[in-house]
Amino acid sequence: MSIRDVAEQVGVSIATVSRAFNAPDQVAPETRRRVMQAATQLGYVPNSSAQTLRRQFSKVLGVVLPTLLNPVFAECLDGIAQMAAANGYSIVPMTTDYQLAGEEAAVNRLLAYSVDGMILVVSNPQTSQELVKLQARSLPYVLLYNRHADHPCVSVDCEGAMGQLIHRLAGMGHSRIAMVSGQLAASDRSQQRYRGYVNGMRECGLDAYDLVEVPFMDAVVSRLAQFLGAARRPSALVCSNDLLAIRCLRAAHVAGLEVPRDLTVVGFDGIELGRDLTPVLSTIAQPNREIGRRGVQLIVQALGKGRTLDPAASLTLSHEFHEGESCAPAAS
Amino acid sequence: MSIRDVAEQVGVSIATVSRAFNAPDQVAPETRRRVMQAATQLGYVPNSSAQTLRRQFSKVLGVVLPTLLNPVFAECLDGIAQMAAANGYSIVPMTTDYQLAGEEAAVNRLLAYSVDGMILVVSNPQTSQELVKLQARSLPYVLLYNRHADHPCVSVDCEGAMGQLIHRLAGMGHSRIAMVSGQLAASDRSQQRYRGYVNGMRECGLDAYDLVEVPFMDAVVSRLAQFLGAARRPSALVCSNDLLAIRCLRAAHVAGLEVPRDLTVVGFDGIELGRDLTPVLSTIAQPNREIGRRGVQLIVQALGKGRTLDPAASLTLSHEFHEGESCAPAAS
DNA sequence: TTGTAGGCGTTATCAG
DNA sequence: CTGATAACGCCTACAA
Repeated sequence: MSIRDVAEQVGVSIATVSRAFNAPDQVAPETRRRVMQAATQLGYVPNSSAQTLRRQFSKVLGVVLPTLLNPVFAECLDGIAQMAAANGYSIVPMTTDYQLAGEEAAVNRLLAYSVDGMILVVSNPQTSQELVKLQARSLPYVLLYNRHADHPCVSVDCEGAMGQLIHRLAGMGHSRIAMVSGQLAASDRSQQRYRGYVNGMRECGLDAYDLVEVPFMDAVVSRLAQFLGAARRPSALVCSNDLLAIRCLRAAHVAGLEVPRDLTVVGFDGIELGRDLTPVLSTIAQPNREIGRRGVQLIVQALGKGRTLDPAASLTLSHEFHEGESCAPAAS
Repeated sequence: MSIRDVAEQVGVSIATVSRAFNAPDQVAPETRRRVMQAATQLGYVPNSSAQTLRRQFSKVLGVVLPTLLNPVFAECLDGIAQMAAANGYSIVPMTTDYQLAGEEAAVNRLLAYSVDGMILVVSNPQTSQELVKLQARSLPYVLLYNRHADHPCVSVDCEGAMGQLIHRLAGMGHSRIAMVSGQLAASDRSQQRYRGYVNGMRECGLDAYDLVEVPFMDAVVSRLAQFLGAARRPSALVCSNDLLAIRCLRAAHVAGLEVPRDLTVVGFDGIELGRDLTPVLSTIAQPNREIGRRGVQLIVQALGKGRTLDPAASLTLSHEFHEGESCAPAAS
C-alpha cells in the first residue's frame, strides 16, 4: 500500500495525500480528514526509502558502538535515543565488537542508509580510516569517549581522573597499587587511563606495577585470582572499567581476600548496577547518558547550520568519584 | 557520489556499474576492475534507499525490544546480530521502554523502513495491535520471550520453570518463599512466572505471599530492605528477573541479612554477570543468545519460502537452573 | 485547493 | 558484454 492506494481510495491525487501528511494546512480540512482516515484504515505508512531518496536527508543518525553488553554503552545509547527523539531524529545503532573490521562495516552500512550524521566510539581516532571517509563526505560526526585534538569529541578527562585517583589512594596509605585493563590496543580510553595511572604513580613516588592486561572477559576471574594470590600482592586495584572491577571483586573473593579489608578495588565508568552491588563499587563515574545527549546535541546543531562539526566544539564533561564500599585506607 | 559518478569516471554506463556490483560475472574482468577501483577511489557506496525502493526488499530485519539496559536483551540482541549477519541480513533495533506507545512507534518506523521481517518482545501478545498490523501486511514476524498460542514465539516455559523452582526450594526446607517482580502489567513473562510461583506454592502445600511488586528499579533496594526487615520475613526470595535479584542481594545486606545463610535469593534470566557476583547468583537461566539466533532463523526460513510464519513453528527452548551461591537449605 | 510531472539512485528488462 | 530506459514511492515546483 503506497500513497497511490490512499489517493485512489479517497478519490484524490497523490499530491494531495502527500500534502495531507507534510503540509496539512495546504489541504482542505475535509479532504485532509478523509485522507487521514483512509490512511489509517489501509495502514498506510509513508515509505522512508522513497522519502530519503527524494528529500536529500533521512532524519536518521547512525550510532557506532563497540558493544551493548557493557552497560556503559547501553546507558549512553539511552541518552542518545532520548535526545535524538526530542529532536525528531531516529537512530540506527550498530555494534563493532571492538573490531576494526566491524567499524568499517558499520560506517559503510550507515553511509549506504544515508544517515544525516554519525555518533561513534572508535578504537583509535588517530588512525581510523572511517573518520577520514566521513570527513571526505563532509558528513557531520562526533566521537564519544574518545579524545583527540583533530576530531569533535565528547568525553571526560580520563587520564587526569585516573591520576587523581592514584593520588587519592596514595593519600589513603596505598602504595602497592596495580592497574587492570582489557586489551589495551582495542581502546584509546584504556590507554589514556593507563597513562594516568603511570603518571600518578610517578608523581606519588610509587613503583607502578606492570599492567595486568586481561583480554578475555571469561578467563579474567581465574587469571586475576592467581595474580592476587602471588607474593607482594597489591593492596589496591584500579580497573579500566567497571565490568572488569566487578570481576576483580569476584577474583578477590576466590583468592580468599575480603574487599575492602584486604584489597581496595576501584572501577571506571559509573555503571548504574555498581551502586547496588555489595560492596558498592567505588568508581570514577562518567555521565554516560549525558555524554550521549551532548553528542546528539552537537550533531543536531551542526545539521541545523548545514555545517560539519569543528574539533574545537569538543566537550570535556566532568567525572565524579563515587566512594562506594570497595575502597578503604590501606592496612597499617 | 552516486552510481553516475562512478560510471562517468570509468567512461561506462550506469548499468555496467550496477552489474559490476550485483552480477560481477556478467561484466568483462577488465571493466569490472576499473569500475571497482573507481568506486573505491570515489568512496562510492550503493544507496540502500534506492536499492530498497527498486528491489522490493531491504535485507533488513527490525528488532523491537523493551530496553537494552537489561543485559538479557543485550545478550539476546547479540545472538540476533550474529545470526542475522550470518544470513546476510542487517538489523535495526528499537527500544520501547516497556511502553505500548513505544511499541507502536517502533513498529511503524520499521514498517516505513520496509524491513523484510520483524523480531519483537512485546508487552502483551494477546492485545497487541501492532501484531495485528503485521499480520494484515503478511509481514513475517516472531516473538521472543513472549508465549502465545496465536503467534510464532521462541521462549522457555517460564511458568513451568518457576513451578519447578518452588518445588526445589521446598525440597530444601523452605516454606516462607516470596516472589518479587517488576510491574506485572508490563510483561507477560512476569505474569507467567508469577502463575508458576502460585501454582508451585499450592502444589507444595505452602502459603503464597502477596506478590512484592516493585515498579521502579531505583527505589527497589530500600523498598525490599523494609520488606525483609518485617516480621515473618521470607527465608527465600524468587525474583522475576536477575536485575531484580541483584537488588535483592543488596537489600538483604542493607537489612542486615547474610545471603544465603539468612536468605536464599534466586533470579530468572541467567545474565552473564550473575556468574561473577559474590555470591554467585542462583538463577533460572534462559539461553538468551540462542533465543535470538533461533528467532532470526525462523524469520529467515519464512523469508526463504516467501511465507509468513505459522504459530505452530513456535519453539520452546530449555532453561537450566544455575545453582550459584545465593541459594541454600533453610535453617532448621 | 488540487493536479501534473520530473527526478532522487537503483535494478532489471530488452536491445544491440 | 554493454547501453538505454522504465519503474520503485515520494515530494515539490509549476499550473490550473
